[in-house]
Amino acid sequence: MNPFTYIREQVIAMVGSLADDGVLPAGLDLSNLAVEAPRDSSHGDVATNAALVLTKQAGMKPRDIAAALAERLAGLGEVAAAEIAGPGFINLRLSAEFWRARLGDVLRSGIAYGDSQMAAGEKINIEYVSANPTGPLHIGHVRGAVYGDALANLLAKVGYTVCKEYYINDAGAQVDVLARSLHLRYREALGEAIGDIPEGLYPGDYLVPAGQAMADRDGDKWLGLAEADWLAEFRRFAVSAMMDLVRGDLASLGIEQQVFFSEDSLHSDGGIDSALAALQKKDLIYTGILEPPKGKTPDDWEPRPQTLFKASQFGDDVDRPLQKSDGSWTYFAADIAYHHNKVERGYRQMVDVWGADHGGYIKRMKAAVRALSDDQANLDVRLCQMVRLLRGGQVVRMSKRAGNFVTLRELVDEVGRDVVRFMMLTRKNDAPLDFDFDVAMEQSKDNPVFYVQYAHARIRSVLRRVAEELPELPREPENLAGADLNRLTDSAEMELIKQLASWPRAVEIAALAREPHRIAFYLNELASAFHALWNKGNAEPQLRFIIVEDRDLTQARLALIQGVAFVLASGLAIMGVEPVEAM
RNA sequence: GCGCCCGUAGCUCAGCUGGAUAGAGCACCGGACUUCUAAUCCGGAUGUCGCAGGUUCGAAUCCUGCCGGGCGCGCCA
Repeated sequence: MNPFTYIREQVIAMVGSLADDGVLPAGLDLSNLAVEAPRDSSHGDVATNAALVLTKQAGMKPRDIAAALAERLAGLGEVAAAEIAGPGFINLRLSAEFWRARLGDVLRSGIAYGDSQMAAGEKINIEYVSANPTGPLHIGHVRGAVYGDALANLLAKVGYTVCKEYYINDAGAQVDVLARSLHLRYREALGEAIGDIPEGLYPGDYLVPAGQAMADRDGDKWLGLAEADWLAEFRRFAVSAMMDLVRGDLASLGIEQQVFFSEDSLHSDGGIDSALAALQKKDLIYTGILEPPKGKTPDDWEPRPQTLFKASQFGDDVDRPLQKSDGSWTYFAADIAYHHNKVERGYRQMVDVWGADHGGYIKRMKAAVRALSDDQANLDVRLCQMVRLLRGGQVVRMSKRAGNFVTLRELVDEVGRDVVRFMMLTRKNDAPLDFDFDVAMEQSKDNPVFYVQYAHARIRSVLRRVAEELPELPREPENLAGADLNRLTDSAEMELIKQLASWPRAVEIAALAREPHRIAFYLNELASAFHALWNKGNAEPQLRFIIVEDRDLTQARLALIQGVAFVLASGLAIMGVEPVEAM
């Protein structure tokens, strides 16, 4: 149960009953009525702005409404106290029994605690990574990969049926370059001395095994042929080899997408034609001449008639070209077809995760989706800002030219999957992030991964310990749910329970904002509250979890910490991080 | 020139889609260990929320205009 949602329902019911009794007018708009946790916990457990929201509609003073409402709310079994504060807030203190019952919810649900029906039955498509298939993934791809994957988990947690997708940019000139680079490696594998890799081809050794594989499969059958005769096959082979690399890289981060969609297939299977035909039918395509961008005209600018999409009718600044001067389709045309395909597969909710340098592309893509779906489908584009690597306090410099880009694999091999994933989620996606190797490897509270993991490990440690000291004490979650939770009375224990109870709300808020980093912040706070209680036990031995001479108390406290472990694991699961048993 | 993102404590950043006296961590000072893992915890102070208006019971949050920073701006993907 989400306590805030529950209390909100109660408040709304009470407003209804006041209306029935003629105290308030009927038919009030309650959509802005909020029930939230007050910033200052001394104000109570939950607060509502009901009286403030209704004052204008009801034509009454806020404090008068609050007085009437507070009186009724005080009659609820869950409510221990109702007070009016400030301009007309109603602060509610909920009963200890109500909170303890929430701990029971946690223990019965386990990892599934916090699952929500908010988006039950809705399909959503999320596309992320979509790196060009020209080599292994590097540091620049990691953030989008982790963010997209965690967001997918988060959306699934609130009930969406999620499809995780990767768009393979296997159509452009860069793939020809890749194919030629592979051809060179193929000749090399057949014993030819190729010397230095020529300018303009990909020099990376990751193509060496692919060249060897080509040679092993086909022998010398491609030697001595004109490029036109081998190019297509080398493109296919190279893209397939690179995508195997990419999938391996993603797997090292625990990422597995269901759909890998080929851009090239849109060219060859008529996907572009049918998408553009659909737009044509709506009269959204025409031939025209674009104005040069003001203030920054490219040197080689010349006015040219182009096939344009009327993006400006759907919120974009200008209409956008679909065809290059040589008659081939622009990247945008193919991307329209790709999103058309998603719409045709039934998606009304789509998320694209892009690097921040693609921000200028958002309006036209959203415009295209609106046009294609007659405004029935929504595309949400989330941008990921740059990651800066720090080592020894210094920025790790990288350049494509020098070929010293840190690969995803190197990063994962050095610090581990869980650390990479957690660290990438410690900032809002659209804020720049520093990834500090020194912090990532540190075993202290400065390292948030460590700090949260340590809390989980400590709990597991206590559970192992109690198995030795009180072997016959039932400690399975289902038994703990039946423990006498009334034995939990210390303020630090109650605080911890309240924090657990706010987990379902934290999940929903994070999902609405599509910001999985909020989960990381929540977990840090939960871990902090747990560590505090632990240390309180050091100072006051009667507060320790295991009290050998009081089995009921011990069981109640095991219930509490098992609840904490469940919620930690539940949050880590969204982030794609394994909870550890010991450290 | 235009569009998007950002500007919160000395530093790094949160801020629950408009709530009460704006919060954490780091750094600095002082405390807690024959511990269920001190790899932790407790206490101590700091703000023109970039600036100026507006919207309303109420603004860091929404709107407008400036200032400052990042990214992007036809035939790259």
